[in-house]
Amino acid sequence: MDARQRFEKEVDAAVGTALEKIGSPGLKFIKEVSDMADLAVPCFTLSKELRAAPKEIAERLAEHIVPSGLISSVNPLNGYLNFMMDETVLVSETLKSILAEGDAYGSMPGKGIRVNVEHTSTNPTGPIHVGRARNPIIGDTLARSLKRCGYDVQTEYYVNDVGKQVVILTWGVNNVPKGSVTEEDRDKTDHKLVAYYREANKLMEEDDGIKEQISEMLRRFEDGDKEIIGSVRKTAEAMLDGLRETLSDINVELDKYTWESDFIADGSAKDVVSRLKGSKYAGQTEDGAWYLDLKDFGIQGKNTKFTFTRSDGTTLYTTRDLAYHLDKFKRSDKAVDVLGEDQKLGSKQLCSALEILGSDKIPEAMFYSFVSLPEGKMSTRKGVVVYLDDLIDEAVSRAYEEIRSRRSDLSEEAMRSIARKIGIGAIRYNIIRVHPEKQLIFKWNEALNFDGNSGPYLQYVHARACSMLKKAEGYDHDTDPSMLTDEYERALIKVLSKFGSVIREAGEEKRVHTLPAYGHEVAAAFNQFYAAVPVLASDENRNARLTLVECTRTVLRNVLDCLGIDYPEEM
RNA sequence: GGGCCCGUGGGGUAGCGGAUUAUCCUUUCGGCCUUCGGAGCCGAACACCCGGGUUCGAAUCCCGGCGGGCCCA
Repeated sequence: MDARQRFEKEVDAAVGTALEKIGSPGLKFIKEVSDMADLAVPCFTLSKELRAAPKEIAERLAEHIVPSGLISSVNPLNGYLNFMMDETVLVSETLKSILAEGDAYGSMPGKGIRVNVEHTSTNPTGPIHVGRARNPIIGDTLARSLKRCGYDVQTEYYVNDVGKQVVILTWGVNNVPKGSVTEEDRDKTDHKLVAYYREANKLMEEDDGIKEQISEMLRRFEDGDKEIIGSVRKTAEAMLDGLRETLSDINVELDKYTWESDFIADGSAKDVVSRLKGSKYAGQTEDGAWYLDLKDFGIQGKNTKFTFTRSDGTTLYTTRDLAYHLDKFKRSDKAVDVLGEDQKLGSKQLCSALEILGSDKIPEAMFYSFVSLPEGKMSTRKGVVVYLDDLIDEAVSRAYEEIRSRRSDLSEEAMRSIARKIGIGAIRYNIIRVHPEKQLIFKWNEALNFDGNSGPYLQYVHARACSMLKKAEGYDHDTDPSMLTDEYERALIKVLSKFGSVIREAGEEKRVHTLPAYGHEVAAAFNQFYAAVPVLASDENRNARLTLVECTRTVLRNVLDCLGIDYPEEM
């Protein structure tokens, strides 16, 4: 437990006993952080039960609390009971634990709980475009946060190699003559193949014969035709190679890839069907399709019918998804699905159906809104897209220009490598900084922001700290609070001490967008300290200040790592 | 037609029941450069979609509009 958590416990205890002393033991109260106090207890909530003005309550409670331990002062003000934390303890304890824990500072000990994070899972029919780029970045950041919260995390991509879209793609790849379409000018399989997908879609609309060919292929696929299934799988694998390359470029590596077709092949999807048919919620339409009626499961209006077989008895996407989730829960204690907002209803239905199947576990979902273009929605089929690969290229090349203009001393190789880290950092930071459910309109100049609230701003502060520590050429650690009394030093240390609770919020509450805000807070506090206080040139404070610089660097590294952003030592 | 999500300075964004000053970035204007890396620091300007209600207190909760996104038939 860090100093801040202990402080919170002490406040709990102090208020608890004070309430006892004024004759109202066990009353519930709220705590909040504010500018006026390290922790404040608003007494408005207590005023009804105590039949007194909040102001009086705060004053009476204060009389019964003697500052001790980490509590340095208690003050009633405007109906609030304000607690201040003992700064000297905060300073030394925070710095000591950062030095002792290093990369693990802010992390919690292992819980022994397995969490599966399913993310990305985009249809392998085209390159990843920025409309969906939130998915891997949110998923990966969440996975990293959960690891730091002490969970055993496995990340997983559910590959949709069943259904109309991949069949259309496969038909295109196998039947559209090579020379008849212009492949995109990028040497990656996903970019090469997408042209055939587009062409196949176009031909299908224009030519009923081709439409029939594709339908026939789909029928054979669903009848279990090994040749077709193999061909589709092969095409999807090729496409996926390209997607993986892109993911790897933005520091996203998934632990496991699971293929949808496997749940048809091993019979588990059929098994789900027969189990659902036996449930009391099951019914059949006139043409023979099976559904569950979910009106008892909080699903409103006309959406209560959840179809799980077609009239010919074949399974649907959602049926296979059920089999998949049952399989997932054999391997994990908890599951989180990162999904586009269009999946909201489907996800709710999935959860209800899992309940009906008697599953004791239900996945948690995290939704995000799509990123659109100023002119509207992106579409792979129509070619109205900005590819993630193009965004990466642009970000990296702008970062490269920036470095070249200010660091002529670096080798070409070093500049290229650093430019990658900065460009990727800018992209990941920009996407993760906004609340996932808020809709975003993609604008180049906003996506490529390098100043202020940006990834490069944090990276820059990290590099600056590294440079100072290098120049220092040796110093001893000093965590003596009397050596760090400047207001900027104190403010910075306070920020550093909050890291644990930020990680907790990002992981446990799945509020990953708080991470970049916190990183910015650290960087800004460091810049203020840097501008106000000399470090290398100071005398008796030198060791302590360098220790603070080192600790800031450690926390920044941890934040950036959690965001999946590299932290070059120079830039 | 029904359901879910979103609406905060010129642009973007945090806060989602609390304190006289609503966060941060960008922009505009003004200041800091003989200082450890100026991708920086300091200051100023500018905002809670509209109308009701609940509450000691509403950007935050409820109801009704309006605008945008998504889903279902």
